[in-house]
Amino acid sequence: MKIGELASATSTKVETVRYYEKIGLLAPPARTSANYRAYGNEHLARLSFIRRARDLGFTLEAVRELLTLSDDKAQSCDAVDSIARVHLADIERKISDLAALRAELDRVIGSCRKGTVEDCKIIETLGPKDVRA
Amino acid sequence: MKIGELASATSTKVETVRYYEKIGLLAPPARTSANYRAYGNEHLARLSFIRRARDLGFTLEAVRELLTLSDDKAQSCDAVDSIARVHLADIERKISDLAALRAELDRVIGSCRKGTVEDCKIIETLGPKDVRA
DNA sequence: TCTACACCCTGTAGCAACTACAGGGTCAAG
DNA sequence: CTTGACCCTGTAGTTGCTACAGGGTGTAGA
Repeated sequence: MKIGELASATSTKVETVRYYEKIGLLAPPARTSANYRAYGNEHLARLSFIRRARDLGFTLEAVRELLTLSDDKAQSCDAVDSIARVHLADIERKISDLAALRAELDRVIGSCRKGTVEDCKIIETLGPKDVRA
Repeated sequence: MKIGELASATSTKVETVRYYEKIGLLAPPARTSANYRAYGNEHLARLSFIRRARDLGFTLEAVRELLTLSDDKAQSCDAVDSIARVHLADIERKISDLAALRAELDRVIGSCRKGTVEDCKIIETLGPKDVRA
């Protein structure tokens, strides 16, 4: 399989595949006589794994750990579970941060009276509390 | 006011203040004889504005626009409102993306039976659908 | 056979928004 | 007079790609 085929089979860009190889996430494949990368099914499986983990929002560092763990079939699943839970907690924190942000932004936008910038409540909100320059 | 004072007054790092100056977001202040940056209240106000907008999740590009708009007091507030609304939509999209992610991750984690990696449902979920390498 | 075109290669630079040095200078206190 | 906290410039690192530039390869049609 050439890089373009692998890429489209995994909805990845060709550059990204090469990038994963460069950072050691995807093993360097064999080369053809023309120096083209020749991938096998093991690469396809590996890259699919990476893509799915990325789609779930895992960082590349977490993906790297998950890949290492997944290679040791006899090992306990605890470490995997732990990585996933940490990631979940992270996502939950982000969601609540964004929810707070939305509430605040809702409030700010709601206060807009469509006048001039002079008495724009949005700009006013952004301005400093005490200092008026 | 020296840069350290300005920074701590706005909960910003010194490097970030210099960075904002470098990218033209914060006007270069006067210098002391020792070549130290000497800030006035107008800088404090400006940086406070930037920080608040950033805290609300506006990109630096959006902040730049908001600053330009806020300087033209006679102008209609529409453009400001529009920037804020686009940003709100963006936040809402992010929230729903993350909520979907959380649901999926919840499902994956819930399936963990605490066995070995061999039959770990999390790893299995990440693996490819059809291809087994 | 020529040539156009899609694909492949390497290597480097760019994006956002900072952060972290390295290698210096300045200033007030003890 | 020295210690330590601050200041300066400039550059490189972070994450996860993406986008060239400047080449080589392979195949299909005229």
